[in-house]
Amino acid sequence: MENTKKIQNVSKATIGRLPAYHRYLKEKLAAGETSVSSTAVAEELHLNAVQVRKDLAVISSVAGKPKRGFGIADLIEDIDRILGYDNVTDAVIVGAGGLGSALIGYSGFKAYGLNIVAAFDSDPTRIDTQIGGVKVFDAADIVKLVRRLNVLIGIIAVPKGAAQEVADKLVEGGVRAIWNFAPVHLNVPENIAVKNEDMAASLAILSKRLAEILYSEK
Amino acid sequence: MENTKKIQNVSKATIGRLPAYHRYLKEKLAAGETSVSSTAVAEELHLNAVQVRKDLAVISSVAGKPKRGFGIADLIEDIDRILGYDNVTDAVIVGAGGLGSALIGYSGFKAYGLNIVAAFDSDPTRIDTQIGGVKVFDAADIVKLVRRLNVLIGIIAVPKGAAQEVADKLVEGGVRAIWNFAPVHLNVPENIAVKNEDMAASLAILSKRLAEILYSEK
DNA sequence: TAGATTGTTAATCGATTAACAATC
DNA sequence: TAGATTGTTAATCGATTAACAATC
Repeated sequence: MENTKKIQNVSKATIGRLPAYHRYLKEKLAAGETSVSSTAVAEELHLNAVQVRKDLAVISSVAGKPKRGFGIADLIEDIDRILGYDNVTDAVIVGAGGLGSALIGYSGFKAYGLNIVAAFDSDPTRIDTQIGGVKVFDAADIVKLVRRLNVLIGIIAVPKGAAQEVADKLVEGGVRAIWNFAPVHLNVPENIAVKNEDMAASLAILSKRLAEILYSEK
Repeated sequence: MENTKKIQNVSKATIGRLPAYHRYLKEKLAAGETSVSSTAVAEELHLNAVQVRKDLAVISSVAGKPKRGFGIADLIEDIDRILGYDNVTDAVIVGAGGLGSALIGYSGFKAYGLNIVAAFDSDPTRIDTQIGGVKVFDAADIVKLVRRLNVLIGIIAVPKGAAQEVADKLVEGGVRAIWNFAPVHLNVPENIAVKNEDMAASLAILSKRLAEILYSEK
């Protein structure tokens, strides 16, 4: 495997587009097709064809062929490997309320290489229940259990007031990456990866685009 | 109001950071403080101080004062106005399952200027129920009701197979912006704003950072 | 062979960061 | 006055797009 690409060598912008390519390629594969051109992908996803070609060149272990394009099965395999879809990583989620339950119930994560092995909550009526096959533990046991389970990824889906404390516990338990759905900035050591899912930021960007569109029509 | 800034004139990158500034400023205001320096904001949010100063300069109607910094109340007001937090926009949500319910139940949206006035679902057991004070209507009535309610924003929280059809109906009903939580690319007319909440993309970026951190330690 | 499509180099663009003068 | 902090100009960086030669 001389030509194996690693996630670290792929730009953040490209990484962000890979899941969309993956979905598109899966669809085409299911439809019985075997190859695609960057032009076709670009058209479908409303991207620039050169950008797609560059992205695919970076991640593909098999070069595209003029006139034919890229092999769909090859590309899917490459993305699987780069994004780690081919080997699941264990994660825990803290907060088994509305959003937490929705995330646990979202069956898609396993396909993305994420396996939620335990949930935590501090509400006694939730502790020891099961949500979508995942057991809810007492939030007081986060450090102990995370350490025992050797989990690297923690998902935070608690109200903002509790988020920092939860982050501290996850880190103490040995988590190295935090996916944060609470609307707060978390303070964590710098060798811990944090990805904030900031709904307000997303909504702000949507509002801007909407304002631009409405403005352009006046 | 000679100095009123508009959302269209603020860069996408800056817009994305405004909600975080807003939260931080609200906190400081609640703590009784009246002014902040860009250095302080930058330190707390782990951003570059020049970047913060530039962001604030773009959005602030009152210039910062050397030695004192920016007035917190002024900044909050400016962000409120730019992001539209001061006047709510009506929205509908389609899909009242796990994620949809969580989004409806998420009380924070009103503070962000978003008011969910109706939900839709195609599951008969959900139709005519109420979730967090929001009534669930038959998805068959999307076009009619969206048009009657004169709603500009639609939120899609349905399984991926149904998302495109829902988007079509929302657009037909007159929606001008779509916040899409389904993992599919939507095809809509180009004068419709779409913001994809791509969980897989977020997870991919977190995975990349995690891989980098783990790699750097080896 | 002709044409579609790739891969690469150069140009452009937007955003971030550095340097520094202005000022309360 | 001295120093903290702003505001601005220039340099850098990363990502996108344009131009075009290579090739199946």
